[in-house]
Amino acid sequence: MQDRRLAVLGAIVQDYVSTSEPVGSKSLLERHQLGVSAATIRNDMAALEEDGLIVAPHTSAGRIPTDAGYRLFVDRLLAIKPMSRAEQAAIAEFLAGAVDLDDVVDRTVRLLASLTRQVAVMQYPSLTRSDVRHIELVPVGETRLMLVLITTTGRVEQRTIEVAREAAADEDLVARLRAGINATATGRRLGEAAAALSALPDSFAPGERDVVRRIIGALDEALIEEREERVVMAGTANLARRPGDFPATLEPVLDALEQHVVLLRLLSTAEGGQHIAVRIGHENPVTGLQSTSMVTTGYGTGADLVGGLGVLGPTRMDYPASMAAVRTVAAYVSALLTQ
Amino acid sequence: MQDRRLAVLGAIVQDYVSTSEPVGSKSLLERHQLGVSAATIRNDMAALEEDGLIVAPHTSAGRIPTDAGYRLFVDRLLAIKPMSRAEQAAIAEFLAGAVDLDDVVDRTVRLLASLTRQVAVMQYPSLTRSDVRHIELVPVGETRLMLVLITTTGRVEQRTIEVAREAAADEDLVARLRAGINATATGRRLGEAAAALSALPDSFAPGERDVVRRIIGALDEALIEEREERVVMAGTANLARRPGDFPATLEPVLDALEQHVVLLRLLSTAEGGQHIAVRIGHENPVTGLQSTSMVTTGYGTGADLVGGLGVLGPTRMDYPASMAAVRTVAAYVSALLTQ
DNA sequence: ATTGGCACTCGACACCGGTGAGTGCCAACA
DNA sequence: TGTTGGCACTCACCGGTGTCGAGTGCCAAT
Repeated sequence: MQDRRLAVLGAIVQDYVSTSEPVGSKSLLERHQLGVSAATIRNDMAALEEDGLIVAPHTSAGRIPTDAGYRLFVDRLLAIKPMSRAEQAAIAEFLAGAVDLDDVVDRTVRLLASLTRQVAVMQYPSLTRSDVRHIELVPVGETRLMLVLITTTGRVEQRTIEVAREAAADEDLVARLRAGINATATGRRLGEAAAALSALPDSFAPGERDVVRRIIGALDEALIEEREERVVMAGTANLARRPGDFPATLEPVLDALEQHVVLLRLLSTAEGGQHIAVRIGHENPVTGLQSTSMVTTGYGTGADLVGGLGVLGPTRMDYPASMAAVRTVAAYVSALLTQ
Repeated sequence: MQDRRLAVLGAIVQDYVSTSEPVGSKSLLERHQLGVSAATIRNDMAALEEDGLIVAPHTSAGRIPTDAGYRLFVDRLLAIKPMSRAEQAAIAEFLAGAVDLDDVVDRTVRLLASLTRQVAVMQYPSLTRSDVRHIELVPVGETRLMLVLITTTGRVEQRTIEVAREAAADEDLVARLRAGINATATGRRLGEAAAALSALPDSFAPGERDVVRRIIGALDEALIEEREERVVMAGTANLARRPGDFPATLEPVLDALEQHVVLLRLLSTAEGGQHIAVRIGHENPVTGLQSTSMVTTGYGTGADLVGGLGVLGPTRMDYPASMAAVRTVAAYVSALLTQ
């Protein structure tokens, strides 16, 4: 009995996702083999409405799922359909063509957007959770040093530092500094590297310490500053594809998507290995996104998660398909970055 | 006489831009001092319609400008209103806070979007039109060299190259290569640098030439490849602000905006120093953007143009204001990059 | 607990007539 | 020849009305 009610909810979600029309007892009967009559279904629907899982947009219309209805659907009766061999092969092939990290990220979001026909977002590998591969120090111009930071995930960050004329020209000092920094930082997690480097100035001659401190300071910024977290997006046109998807205007949605900080917060809470997080409608803390759902997960190198990726669409989305796509793509991206 | 017709066209454009409603002879009379009667205006409007400058969306409605009408308006009777001191100061201050090139670009588009309440786009300083400031060569891992290219506009591009184990470990070779490359390339336009570098392998020992050639090849790619042109955008939410602005759906517009290659082509034709290019509706070669207008111009360092920037909005946009904002912002960005 | 039946609700759609903004045309005038 | 007032006409918009039908809730029977 309770089982059948769940089945009815599932059928409603399915039909509503595919037709975008409120679904009534009769059409439900036609499209599914539920083995009972329309009246019974009506009773079940009344009960589901009582429980706040579905609502009728107006008196003489069918029902549509509420956020809570989708939530129950996702939690209790959703089986992520694995993607076909052919799809997996296509994904792998497309991603394998990437030439550098920028390209990986770019291809990933475009791929995810076209697979799900929704908005795809991906966080760049987080600096704070990457390891230092190499740090380079290059004099540019007469009074500037350029700091180039390369992580094991392939990210490259650079920063220019104003220094005294003598310091930039002092090749020996720069070389010693470069060697010192790399000896200390290479192979470490960026946060640790920043901490370890704070002791470095002491190993230099008193007259040099000032310059060294400034450079370490700039490096600290690059190593730990939140500002450098980046997010990339594709498929915003998909938001406008079905006009009825969003109440009146999609301005608030586009607005929220432009606030990269907000997106990052949403992505960074999408942690936990294989786990795929689903945030449905009002479960979303961001005002402009409360008519949307997000399906996100983490990706990383080996066992370490270094960032999040996912898709965003109307609450009426195909959750099983979205979750499958997100999971599969995340797995391939992780594999690619691990190499 | 012909003068008055132009004045009538101007008044129609102005009213339509501010009210978004077709404008009729009577309301025109109320809002402007044209010094003639409604009947006269009607005659003029009939003539303007004859000339294809305005159309009536339906029989008993006012007229709205056609693309050709806007074009005439922009060409013949538009005076770009200079921005106020206060606005200029605000622009300068906001841009001056940028810490690096990424930040400059980011701030510029956000500023332009909020000034004009439209979509702002900006091309990164074009690699092919920048000068080489420095090229660095860094061994990373055991079989890879990382190439870092720094331009006078502040762009930093990097690329990793797989090389033979011996080459990556041969510090002396790498150092000579670095010196050779910089001696040849520094200070030159990137295109010239690529050409000049092609002779470099000859100055190395025969056994080394192979590695050198590979590295020069990768550098060539970085120096001249179109792929590396980038474009940044902000304010897409502004497209959805006034629902009537776009026919039915703005999907094609968002779609076109995601095709960065397309945008780049549009921006790169926006050349000619102080000149501000306006592309109105169907003048636009891109299908999805034929219900929009673009106002673009170039920016650069000193006399050299290195990229384009501009805004995009509905054909019914405030051209004088947009052009003023684009011109002013471009000037400040150029000044900033020239330092 | 399930089912068939039935009365009821109410949005969607079509139709209708009044209203008014706006037009085109014309005859008169400077 | 260009300008003006007048006038008849058009037609989108708006509110009201009526019909249709999908969908519901309830009830009595099984």
